Amino acid sequence: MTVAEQMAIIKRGAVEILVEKELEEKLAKSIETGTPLRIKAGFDPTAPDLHLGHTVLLQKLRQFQQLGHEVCFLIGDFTGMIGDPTGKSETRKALTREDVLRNAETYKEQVFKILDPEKTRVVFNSEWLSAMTATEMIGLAARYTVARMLERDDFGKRYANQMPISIHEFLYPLIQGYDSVALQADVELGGTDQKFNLLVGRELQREWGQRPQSVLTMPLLEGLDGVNKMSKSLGNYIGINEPAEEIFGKIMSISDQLMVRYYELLSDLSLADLETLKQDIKTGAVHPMAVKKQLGREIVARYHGEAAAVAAEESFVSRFRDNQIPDEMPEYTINAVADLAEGTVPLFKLLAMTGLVASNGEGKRAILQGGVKVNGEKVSDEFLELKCEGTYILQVGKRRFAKVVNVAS
RNA sequence: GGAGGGAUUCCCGAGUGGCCAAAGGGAACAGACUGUAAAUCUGUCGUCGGACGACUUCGGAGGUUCGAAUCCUCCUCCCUCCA
Repeated sequence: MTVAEQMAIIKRGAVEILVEKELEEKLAKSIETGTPLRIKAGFDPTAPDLHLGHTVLLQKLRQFQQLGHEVCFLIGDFTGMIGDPTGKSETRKALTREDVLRNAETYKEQVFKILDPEKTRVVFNSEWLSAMTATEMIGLAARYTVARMLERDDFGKRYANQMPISIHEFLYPLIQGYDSVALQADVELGGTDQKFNLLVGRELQREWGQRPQSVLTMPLLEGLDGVNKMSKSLGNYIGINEPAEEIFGKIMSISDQLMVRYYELLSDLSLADLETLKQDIKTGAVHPMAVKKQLGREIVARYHGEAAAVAAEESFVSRFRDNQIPDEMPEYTINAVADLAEGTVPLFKLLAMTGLVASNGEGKRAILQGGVKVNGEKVSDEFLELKCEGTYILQVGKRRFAKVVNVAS
């Protein structure tokens, strides 16, 4: 593949490539010598649950692999054990060696749903960082100045606003940059929030007499709310290990605007096809919902296979368009004698017992608001008593279901 | 080492002795409208078996008071400034 062809693939979805010309030169040389480029991307070992936000970067890495390059999947175990400078200054509990290794395993399991294991080198930065002496560490720190550190946007702002910045936060970009030196990376990928750190890598490599890595930044994927970046702590994420129906449902719940964004960052659809799709939505040639379903299928298929994707869509349609009760739901068994003194049980209590609502009071409120159905029938009496016999299908809102089986013994 | 500011219910944030289960906003949840869209509107949003009432909550532990998120003492943690 020619340099131009490779560049076209590489550039898709990327926010910035620094410096483009350098990357082209590297690609040319790679073709000429038959040596793959070494692509680096670092990951924090603290959060082993990958979500679609992570996959934006991973898919870009995969594209590099498909172009024949070598990916260095760096697990920042050393840095993870220290804590990272998110600015939130929430002290993270230190991870033990065992934690890190276990997380790394979970990582691999998920990452290789996207990356090609054959072309991936998994490395831990503790490998070279643990061996560093204090002298070397200070030597590293001496290569950078405070003024340059303050160029980083969040540092600068915090400093200006008299917010605290810990010293180790300054060390963080240096260490990350040093990783690039240790790996002799040709290219490093990261989210746009990583730009500064990635550039420090360039500086340090130059200091160590290496050719500075090219830097490619990818956009941060917005979460389900469409505002904040996708993150586990905000709860606005779609995990790649979630059940097919869950992923499909979550995708269907995003706004049309966000859907376009997800297409751009997550879909394998060619740019030309995507453009057509956008036009068709605009002119009304296709229904936005149909387009969204297509996206849902594509994503579900990626992690669960084609069959699961089709099934997820069918289940979704029957559940929400046709208002069918889902086939599978959590089941609870109530022992009439042990759990309930009387022959009946108040519905609100049953709701709380099954975990559909958090408390009895919330159960009553939900009933009062018309959000509760028993066996498909809407309930309006908040003090409704149910007999302890047979089976009940309970529903709160549109998506929470539970089946209660009474055991009268 | 010195001086000052702060810790409130999921988050932000009001509240300086009773009218405080605690304003307002956000998030969340339910309903209407829909395409489970989004936006909008309405309602709910500490717990307790029934709208009374009781209990728990305002960093922690004590205390003052008929009564404390509010006052006092000690403690913990965070921040800022000066050096």
